[in-house]
Amino acid sequence: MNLKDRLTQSLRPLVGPDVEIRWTIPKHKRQGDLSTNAAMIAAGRRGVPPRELAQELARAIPARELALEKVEVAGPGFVNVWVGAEYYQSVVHEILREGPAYGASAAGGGRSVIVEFVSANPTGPLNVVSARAGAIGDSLVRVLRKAGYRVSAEFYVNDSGRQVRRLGESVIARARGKQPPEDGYHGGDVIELARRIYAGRDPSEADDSDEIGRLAAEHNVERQRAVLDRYRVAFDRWFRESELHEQDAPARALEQLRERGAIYEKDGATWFAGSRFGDDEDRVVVTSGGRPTYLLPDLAYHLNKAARGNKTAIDLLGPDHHDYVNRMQAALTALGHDRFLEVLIVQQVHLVRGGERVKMSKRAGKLVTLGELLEEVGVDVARYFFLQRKTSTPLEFDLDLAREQSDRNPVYYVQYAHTRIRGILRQEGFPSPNADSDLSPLGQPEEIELIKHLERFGETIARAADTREPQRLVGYLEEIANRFHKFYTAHRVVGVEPDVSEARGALVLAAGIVLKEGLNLLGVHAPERM
RNA sequence: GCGCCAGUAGCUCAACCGGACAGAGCACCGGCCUUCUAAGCCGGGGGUUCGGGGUUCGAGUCCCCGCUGGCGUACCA
Repeated sequence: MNLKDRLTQSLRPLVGPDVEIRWTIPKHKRQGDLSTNAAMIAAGRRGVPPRELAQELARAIPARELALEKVEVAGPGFVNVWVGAEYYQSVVHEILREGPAYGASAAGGGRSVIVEFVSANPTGPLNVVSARAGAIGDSLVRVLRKAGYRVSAEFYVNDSGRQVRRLGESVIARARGKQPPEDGYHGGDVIELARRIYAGRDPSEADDSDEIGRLAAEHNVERQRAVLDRYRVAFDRWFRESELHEQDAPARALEQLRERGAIYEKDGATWFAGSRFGDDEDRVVVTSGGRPTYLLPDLAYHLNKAARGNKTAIDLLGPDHHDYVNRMQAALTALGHDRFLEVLIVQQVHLVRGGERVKMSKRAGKLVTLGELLEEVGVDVARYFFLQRKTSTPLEFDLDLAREQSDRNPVYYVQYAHTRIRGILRQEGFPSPNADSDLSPLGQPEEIELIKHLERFGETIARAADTREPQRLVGYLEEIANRFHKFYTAHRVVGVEPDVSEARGALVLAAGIVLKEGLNLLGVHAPERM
């Protein structure tokens, strides 16, 4: 049992079973190493003065047994605890014993989660919003896995429908040296697509735009897959919409809605009564022209996810799909799958160069692609920048800053800490630290501060998983790097007394494990040298 | 009009599911390299957390009303 649990255990009888006892690290050192507000919460319910109860709690903590230095009541009724160095030494041992597995937990309880992200249309290259979604989605998957969820990552390929035919029409036009139709795709990539598809083929034959569209879409999927691979974003499955149509799944989804009485006819169209299940208004699911709208295949897809045994589906959607959320939730609710779907809206990305926003136009095909972005700033910088901000807030991506290899660029701050760690461990002539090293020489403030934050790795991951906010790891790692740099500046590892040297070496090793594993959760490399 | 997201230092953002004096980075000023990489460290100035109410022992955080900005509001995907 860890320290927090043992502290909690000692207070439980005094505050009762229904008060949550949380231990936080206070902002100020004079408030101790750990602090709880349990007395204030419990006092309110029991009608006793908070400080009085806090005094009782403080007395109930077996300070000597837990090797605590001090227990104190402060402020309106906080109980503050000062932890002895031996405890922090044991944390370093634990990290060294567990290695890269350190920080893993069972917080997710093995719950099956399917995370769908990027899911860009196969009509062209990936843009910067897809880039952001890719970084966030992939890191979220890694974080969820580390926190004990069973996770599968999925890319939904919209390989059916009118956009594919439009792509086909555009390719055919380009092959014949003409401009694509007004509502077609005007990007330069279509010209190259045409060249490849029509290699050894006569462009003047009357081609089927559906067939050419499918071919072109497959090419695009392969390119998307290749660039995502370079971006270190991996999917367990690329799920094709056409698969659903082959199984008649959209029609069956419609039948299920009909059986629930959620379908009616009006004005020659077929409607889903979403307003009865939480949507703002009812929606057309089959047009008066007899065409199903996208809601049906998408609903079928989500039913498919549920049928595969997933308990939760997390969708990362672009800002243009805002409106879609309510109707999908309503449709799932109608079929008994409320609380199945969680939607994260990945907000817009604005590229900034020379202090001004880079203008992008989808119609003219003038978009900065993921491939170009990686070319310009590299994978580590791109992923790190996208993971700095909350998913739900718009992001300014400063290309000049991203290209800059200087201290202004925050990526290097964290990577540099890891580099310094490897630098120390490369040195010869000092005792090689290991999981059995005697750590009793550790006790300097910079050492303790570092360990204190290393210990928070697991709870940070668990919380990032629970809130679906992988960017929490970024702030955490910057904090670790900061503590390490301070330690590095204040103390030498090599060339001091052997016992101190070995103990500090063990701490450095432990910090390296956490930094590398943390960066790995972000999909960012931890370099040996810079 | 309605919905979603946001409004915190000059700029970009934090603040651990309400906690003790709101913190970092950048920018600006000043220090620290004979020794494990100075892409680092130390110090300095900087704030009515958009405004107004409410709940609470306690609110940047929760609720209500405004204001400002972004996005979305199709028998398109």
